[in-house]
Amino acid sequence: MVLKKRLDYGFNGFRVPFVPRAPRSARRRGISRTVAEDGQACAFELLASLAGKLLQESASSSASSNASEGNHQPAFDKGVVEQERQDEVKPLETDSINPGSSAESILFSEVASQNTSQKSLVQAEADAVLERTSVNNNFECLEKVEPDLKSSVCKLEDTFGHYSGRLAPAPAPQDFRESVNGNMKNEFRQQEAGNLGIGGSTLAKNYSLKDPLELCVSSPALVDSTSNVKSSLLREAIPTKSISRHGNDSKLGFRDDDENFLRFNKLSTKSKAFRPTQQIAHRRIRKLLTSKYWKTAPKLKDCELSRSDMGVKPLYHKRKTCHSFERYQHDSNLKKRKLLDRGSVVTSDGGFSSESVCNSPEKGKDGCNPGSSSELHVSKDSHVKFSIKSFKIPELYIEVPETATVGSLKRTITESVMAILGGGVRVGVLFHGKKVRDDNRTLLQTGISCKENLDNLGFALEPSSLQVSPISVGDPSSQCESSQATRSPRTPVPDLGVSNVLHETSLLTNTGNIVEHYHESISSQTDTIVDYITPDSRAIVAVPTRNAEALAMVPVAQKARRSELVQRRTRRPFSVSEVEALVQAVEELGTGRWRDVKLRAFENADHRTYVDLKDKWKTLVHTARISPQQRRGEPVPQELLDRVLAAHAYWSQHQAKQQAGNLKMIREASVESQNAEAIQPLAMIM
DNA sequence: CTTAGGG
DNA sequence: CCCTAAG
Repeated sequence: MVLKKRLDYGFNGFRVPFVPRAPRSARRRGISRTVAEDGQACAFELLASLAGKLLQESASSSASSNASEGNHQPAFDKGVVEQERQDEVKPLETDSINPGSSAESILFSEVASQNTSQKSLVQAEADAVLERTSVNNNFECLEKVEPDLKSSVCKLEDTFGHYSGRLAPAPAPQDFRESVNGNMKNEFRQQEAGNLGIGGSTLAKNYSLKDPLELCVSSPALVDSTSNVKSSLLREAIPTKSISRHGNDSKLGFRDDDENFLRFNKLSTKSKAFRPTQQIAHRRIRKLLTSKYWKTAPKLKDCELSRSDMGVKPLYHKRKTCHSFERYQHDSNLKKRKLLDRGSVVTSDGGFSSESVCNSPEKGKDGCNPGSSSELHVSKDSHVKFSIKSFKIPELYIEVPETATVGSLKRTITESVMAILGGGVRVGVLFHGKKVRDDNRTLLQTGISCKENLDNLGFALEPSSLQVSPISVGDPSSQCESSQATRSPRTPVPDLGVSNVLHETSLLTNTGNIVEHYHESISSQTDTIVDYITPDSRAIVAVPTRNAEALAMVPVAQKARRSELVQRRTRRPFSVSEVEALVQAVEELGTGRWRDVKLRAFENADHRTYVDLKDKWKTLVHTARISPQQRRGEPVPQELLDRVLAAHAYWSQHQAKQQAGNLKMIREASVESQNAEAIQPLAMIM
């Protein structure tokens, strides 16, 4: 797996230069922006990879540690990079100059590591570091930057452990952690060496950066064309200071633990060209995000960090900065979504391709044969024996602003993975590059005989279709060991490519929980195999095969059960302070400028949209009008309610009179108001 | 995207 | 809070 940084075309984005926002009317909207086309990327690649690695690791023997030092392929696989480039479809628009239009994305690509053959069950247990995998190269880099990265890994461990359990006994958490840590060390060392090494390879050069982060996230291909930005990028990569969120007078730095992530999902300034679709996509995505299926993901609290980092920045700047990534991501999702909407199947370029694996350095060693590492054992009793070293995992795209903290990045990744896992994963069987759909066929019938070269046999993790009715998804909470209490349904996960999932018709029709799916996929398809997947040959060998079928467009009946995926956002009653801020803002801005109100008083409260504010105002007015006995929830000070009434009355008239505001009106409002004081602010702004 | 309103 | 029509 590779953690690379994908920059937008022209890479001009992250650091959105501060551009004072012009009056709305003058604001130019719909500026086309460049959008990385990750629509084709399959987010589940990572997932699969992780799981695969896990499985693989669990089977790897002591060779594990050795392998990590010697055979481990460089994190930055050329092949992967190349493929990556291919994935990057042309931007829909060319506006690389548009500030803030780009965002960085970190993507994971699987680089199958195929070491070994000697497996010691015992060691396997200990080494079952699913993470070594996905996390290894990627996280280790981060680790260098942020030691506590491990915590994230641990979460992953748990999750994976859980999953690994499906194929084979999952190592005890302890073991996981230990081996994870151990591997991290080794691998990092190794990788670092490799990166800094003289290796005349472009890769080596490109990655011989000092900053680990940069090291990890830069993609050679991209770096070349954006070398000029590199330095700045580096600088920005790690926020240096943290300013109080309350820096701005009237702004409230509401906490937003549950929906911090929203920051990364929410879209704000989007290309006009995408507007319609985006909205839809966003909505859908949000629905997905709010889906209860993601509840198991851990909470994220990075918002505060990023928020504080931007605290000093001008209002608009901040806003833009905060959302550039979101938009970016959204755009990506949009694309993915678009394809789906079109009734197409979107799959990672390498979704079922063996290329990424083939291109891996190790591949070269093994002869670049995807299945070279898989072992086929023909037993006397005509059993097909083989080991699966890893699953092909859909790519997972993650985008975070440069200003995001490493911690937030970690959390993002963690959450993404967790969520994906929580969403359910299934295993698909590919034979000769073709997906074997008929679960009832015997291996023999399918052609998977003991005589067959298992190189032709491949497995791929398939996301449990989110489009499927909830019932078929199973309860994620049971999948993940998320100890998190109630977590916000708004996780970015889906955004990370869930929509990118390869929707297979058959998947959509399947029912039953993940576990069942799992069994169906494996058991029924290869009941013989099942017997051998366990104990000593738990490892899953990545035998990715180009699956034309998978890449083909397949109609998706996703619209159907969509509604069932929708879940309301978590309710977040307004606190008195929030109400006060709202009232204050409305008094000054009126009731028809919610966006401004939001910006003015809730800039940092990402979970409060202007619509929310508008709605709140609506209820406040109502509340103010009803008797105190009828009011519910946290009592709002009468004083505030009076102001609400006054402001409401005032602005109602003001609006009606069309800019006719004057002293006379103020007086009128004053009269209407039961509380003359409430008019003060109004008068001030007149 | 924002507003404005109904649900 | 959600959803949408409108702008």
